[in-house]
Amino acid sequence: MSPSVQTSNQEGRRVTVTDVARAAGVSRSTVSLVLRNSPLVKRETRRRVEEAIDRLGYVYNRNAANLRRRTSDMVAMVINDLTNPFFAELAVGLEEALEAAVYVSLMANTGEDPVRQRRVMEAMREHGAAGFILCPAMGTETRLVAAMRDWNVPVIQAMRWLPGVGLGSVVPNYALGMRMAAEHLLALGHRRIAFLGGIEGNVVTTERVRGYRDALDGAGIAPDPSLIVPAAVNPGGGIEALRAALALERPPTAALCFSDVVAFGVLDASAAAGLTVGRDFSVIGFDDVATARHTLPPLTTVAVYPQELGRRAAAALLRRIADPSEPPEEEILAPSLVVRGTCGPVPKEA
Amino acid sequence: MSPSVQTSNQEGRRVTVTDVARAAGVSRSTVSLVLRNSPLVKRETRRRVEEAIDRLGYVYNRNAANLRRRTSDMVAMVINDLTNPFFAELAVGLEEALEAAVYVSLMANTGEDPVRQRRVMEAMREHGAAGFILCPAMGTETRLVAAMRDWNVPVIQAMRWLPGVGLGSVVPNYALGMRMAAEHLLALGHRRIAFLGGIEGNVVTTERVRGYRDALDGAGIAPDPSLIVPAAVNPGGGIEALRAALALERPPTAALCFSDVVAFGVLDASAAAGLTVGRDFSVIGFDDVATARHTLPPLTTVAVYPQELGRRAAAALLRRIADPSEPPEEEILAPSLVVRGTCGPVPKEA
DNA sequence: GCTGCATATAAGACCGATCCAAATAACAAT
DNA sequence: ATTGTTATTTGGATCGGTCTTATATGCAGC
Repeated sequence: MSPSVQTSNQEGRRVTVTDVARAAGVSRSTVSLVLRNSPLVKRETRRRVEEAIDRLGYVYNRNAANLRRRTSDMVAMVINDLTNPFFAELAVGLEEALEAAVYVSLMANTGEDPVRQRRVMEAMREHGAAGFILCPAMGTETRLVAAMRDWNVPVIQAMRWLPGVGLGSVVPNYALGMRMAAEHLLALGHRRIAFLGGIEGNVVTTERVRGYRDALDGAGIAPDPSLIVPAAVNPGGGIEALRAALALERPPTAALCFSDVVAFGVLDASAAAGLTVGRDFSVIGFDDVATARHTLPPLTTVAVYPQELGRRAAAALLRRIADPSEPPEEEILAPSLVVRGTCGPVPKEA
Repeated sequence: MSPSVQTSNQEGRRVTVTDVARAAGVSRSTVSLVLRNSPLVKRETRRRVEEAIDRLGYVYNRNAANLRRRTSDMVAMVINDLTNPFFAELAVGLEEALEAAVYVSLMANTGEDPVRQRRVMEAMREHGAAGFILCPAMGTETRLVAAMRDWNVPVIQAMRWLPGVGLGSVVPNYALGMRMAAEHLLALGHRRIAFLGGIEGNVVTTERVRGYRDALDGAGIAPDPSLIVPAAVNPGGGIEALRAALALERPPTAALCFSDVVAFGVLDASAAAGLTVGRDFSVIGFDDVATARHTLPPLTTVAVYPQELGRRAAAALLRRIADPSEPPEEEILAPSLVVRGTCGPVPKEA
């Protein structure tokens, strides 16, 4: 870029195609053709126009172009909680795929607030977003879905979803993941397995608990409701939940945690209770966040690859944008169990 | 929202002010006035227009309005690495403040890639972003700054900055933070203090090392270059760095870590080396990420409040947008030392 | 009834691009 | 030179709003 670029014409206004046209001695139409790399323009003319563009420091106005073309190259990402590394990774995957497809991302963090969620979605709609990636806030009313359908714009739900819906979605198979984790513990001989953390009523919790129940069921073990201890999804919740579980008449020998962050609390609380994790007590997390491999001992957990999921969700949205008539897809990605050091066989005398 | 909203007129096109005007029996101008809540329109007329808006399911087109008004309500956030919770929190603070000010956020994650950074910034510029929040990728050429100045659009650098620059910035006082941490160790009697992790040449590393050196200087301790061990900014880097430091002829009794994630590795490696952290060896992190309070023992660290910093950066940008003639500000926020359990007095025989 | 002055609404250009149809240039063939 | 064809270029309407400048209406005062 030369040091003498202008960026605004003599009247102090933005440089436009008209200015470029005048400078290059051609019409606006020709400049427009050059901008879009049309093969129609003669080589010499293109050169002159490009020279003028450089000299004047012209900047293409995508909004104006989108207005005229009735198109949009903006996608809306509505994320419940970027503070959670898990969703941050999702966002990274999304943005990466969108950027690669030459879309620009409008991003909003709702902080699990449905009111704010509604507000930002409306703003993004008014900006003409070509589609939405939605990670719905807890407590989102199902009315929103109906509204979205009226909006007549492609939506893909990622990671989470609103119950009973026809919008597209790309989500992990939470139930399967938890079942795999539970089966791992069952194979090690555990029979009293607790489920710690998660918020009752929440879809994701429901799914994970379902996987846990299915596994016990498959092993012919009668479910014990007292072993399911809902708690806040953070280390504090894990600490509380483990205390509650250990206080039971017949305490568990292993715990499936709603998520890794809950597991972190469970690890701390286990140590505090004098239990050596991996020997006296077994723990499995969920998510496989970056720090999971650095706990002591390293956390056995279920990986769901949020970044990859983000890329897939973006791809699904782009497909819907390209062809809105296709029915929405529901993509369910298989998780995998990552065995590290927090599980062991049932202790002899327990 | 009624179940019979249209969102597109009879020709299948977007509903516009013209459609609303026709339906309400008024002119486009009047509809426009209603949309902007002008006191000029008569109560009864406003009612009729609003009724038509509802009935037709009209959606305001902010891009068209911005085009005509030569304004923009979009702000560009260019973040180096959202995968890092520290920067994710920054993004959350930024977005929150921008949303509150009725701006919409264009977001891009550069993944520390200057080429991608350049590309997304150009795209955002073409979209007419009113301003930029930049968290520059490592290896950003200083030429970018010169270019940004030519772009003639407000920029605030957050958390990181390019050396020797006149763009605005809102950053933590890294040097002060590290000095406070070092002085804490000095007060506990430590004399051989290592600085672990960080990448040489990087501004942030330079600043943190400077704070460390200043503290030693103030205590009259001659610097020992072998105690400064650069390493990757992740737990693995911490593990390596601590091993290297402990292998020295006269090993340190305490370590300042470039960041919390480095400290996590250092904690693991300490335990592996048979050292009880807080008694045999002292460790201090930097950043105060959410998990810092859940290590064993809980990590003493320096808090820089990224979310609050994000809000301040957004505020600074909005001020510049409101009045671009004001010279750019350089805001430097004071960090604070959070004392938890990883530091103790110098062990007797060391 | 007429003037004066608000109050309320409307007409038409305009923001910065693209689209379409039509005009012109270039060049070969007659 | 004339015509036909193809290769380039252009004028002017248009996207969906807002702006500026009129115009219509209402009502007080004379």
